[in-house]
Amino acid sequence: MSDESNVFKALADATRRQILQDLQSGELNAGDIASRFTISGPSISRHLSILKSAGLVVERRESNRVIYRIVEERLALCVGGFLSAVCPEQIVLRHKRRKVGD
Amino acid sequence: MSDESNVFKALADATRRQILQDLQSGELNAGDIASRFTISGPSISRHLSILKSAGLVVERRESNRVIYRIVEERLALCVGGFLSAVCPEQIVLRHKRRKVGD
DNA sequence: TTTCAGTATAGATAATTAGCTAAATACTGT
DNA sequence: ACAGTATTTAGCTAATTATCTATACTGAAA
Repeated sequence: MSDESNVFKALADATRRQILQDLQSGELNAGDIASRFTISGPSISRHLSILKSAGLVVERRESNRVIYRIVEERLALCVGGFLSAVCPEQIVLRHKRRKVGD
Repeated sequence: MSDESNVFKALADATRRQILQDLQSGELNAGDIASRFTISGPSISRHLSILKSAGLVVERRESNRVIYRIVEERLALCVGGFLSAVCPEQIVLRHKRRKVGD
């Protein structure tokens, strides 16, 4: 399936969109994320893996926790790209300048 | 279901995203839209009704054709709104000024 | 009013999805 | 090695989705 479809499908679920919003203010581990919802841990884990394979989050392990971080550029480029193709009058992508060496 | 979820679910399908892109350059009737795809007319009709109930397109009948138009504001506000909540650094919503009486 | 073109709805089917519980895996510290 | 905590995977079910064909509806024109 197209890369873009993966992203939009990931965003089609309210729980996953909320996870992304929660991650906006900083990294969280899986348990912290799960505790913000009423659905089971395994279900949250599944949502996280969908977000991960869409490239919308990345994970790293720190001792026995798995810490998730949002990948804002991915969202901005993919969704923002679509948006500016479809309603160019109403949206502006502000491409972040990369520092040398990044 | 939430309004926002309806919009994102509508966008989760590649055919529907393509329909929106096709409509970006102007109105099209159902047949014109269907002829751009290989799937059956009824399937396109179904996709159009999903886009319609998400508020992403509006239709009007002109003699025996049904003409579809994209509702860009809806996309910009809903998707753009989410985007600017989740990656505010990377996106700018340019709110179109409404003319008096609009 | 019959016919035709354009669209939409109904009904069926196969595939996908979100959720659950139970079990497995990955680390840490003893 | 063992026990404990954190997280993921497996296996299941119920609900949703995309597609098809066949049928019905809408409006124009013969």
